[in-house]
Amino acid sequence: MLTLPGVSNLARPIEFNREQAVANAMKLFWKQGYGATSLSQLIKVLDISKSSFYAAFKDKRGLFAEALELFGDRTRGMLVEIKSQHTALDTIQKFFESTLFGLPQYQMRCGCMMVNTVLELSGIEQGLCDLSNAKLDEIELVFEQAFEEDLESGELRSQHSAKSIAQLVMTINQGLRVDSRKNLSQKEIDSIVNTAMDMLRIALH
Amino acid sequence: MLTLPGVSNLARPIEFNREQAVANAMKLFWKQGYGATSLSQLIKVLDISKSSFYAAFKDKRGLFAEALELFGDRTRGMLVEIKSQHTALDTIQKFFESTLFGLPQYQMRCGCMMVNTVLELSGIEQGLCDLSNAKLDEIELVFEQAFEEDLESGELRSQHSAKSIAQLVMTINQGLRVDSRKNLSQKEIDSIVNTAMDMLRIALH
DNA sequence: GCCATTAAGGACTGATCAGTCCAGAATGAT
DNA sequence: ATCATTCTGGACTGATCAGTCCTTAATGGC
Repeated sequence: MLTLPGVSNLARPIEFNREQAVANAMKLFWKQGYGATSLSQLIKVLDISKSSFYAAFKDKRGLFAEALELFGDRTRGMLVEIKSQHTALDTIQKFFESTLFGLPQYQMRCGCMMVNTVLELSGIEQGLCDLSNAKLDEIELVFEQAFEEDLESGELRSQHSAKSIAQLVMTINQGLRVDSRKNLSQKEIDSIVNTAMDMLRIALH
Repeated sequence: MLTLPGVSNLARPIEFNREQAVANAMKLFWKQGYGATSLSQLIKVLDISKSSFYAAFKDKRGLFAEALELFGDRTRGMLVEIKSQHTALDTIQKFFESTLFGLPQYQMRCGCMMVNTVLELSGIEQGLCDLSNAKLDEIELVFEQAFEEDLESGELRSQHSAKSIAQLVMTINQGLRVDSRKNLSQKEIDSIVNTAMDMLRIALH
């Protein structure tokens, strides 16, 4: 009978919590990026040994990919949850507010891990970039569905397609992630969000 | 009599073209970022020796700072030139188009060096980030002046201040720089620019 | 107690990094 | 021809990097 890793009934059990480890790695990668995060920092934060690290995640790139997936899934989950309770435009606003202001202080100015990754690694590590792009597309799709519904119900009107509007919202979203890493005060960022939402509301009736 | 560097009248003259060297470094840093660009790549592109490099620029950080200034100044120059011939909204559109599409192929998907720098180095190399922020503020100020003029002349109307509108435009601008490093086709990016300009035109009468 | 499995820790490799330093060649005004 | 200056190229340092490997200890069902 084959013994799968971690499933054997005759061995020292795996001690560290894989999910927690990936979540901790995510926070570090999110703040510092791929290149600026060293293995020694990682094994310190994950609180496992170098050997266990390579056994569990193959290599640094593998862990980054998992962390990126987790970040994308969490972000998308948050967005879907908000969308289930609000109109398209309110969903956007709530999403902006909760991702920009509703975070613990220490990860308030980290932007978006996927956006950060695209900028850091495009042309350098295409695989991780493609993964980021795919995750960003998942987010965009939720926006598109929200607008699709509100355009059909007549809640919103526009000469542009739901997809076009969603693409613009994603662009504004990405711009806000840059803002969040700039020297702006929270008040200024909030003001930009408000201006953007005003424009969208006017432009979409 | 003091002999200033490069001014001495009794020595082998400085051979390499400093301006050209900084311009070449700028292109490399623009594409690859700070961390991913090594000294050996730099001296290859600048076509000078390691010794001359350190004599001329002090260190990698010094050259990056100069390259960043050059990028910011060129970008601002381009924007000011456009603004002298167009209304605020047309200035925005022309600026987007020329910076996104009016470049040689090899630097078409590099985004904006200042935006890239803010995302890569915030929290890691604050000095270079502050420089990027300052340069971005210079761009934003030109936008603000353009809107200020058009709001005063009645060409545009809005309940928002010129500064607020300029901040939003900067946010959209930053978002577009991210788009330009994503897997989007030129056509898609063009479509986003058009949607954004439509929204702005509607929202500003 | 036995033993398969997984853990930890550290030594180690080979590469690359930024930056220093020096010796020797080129330059050109005097 | 002299000589201050600037050039080049390469040797060198010391650090850090990701990743491999090996020994030893811990675990727990049998």
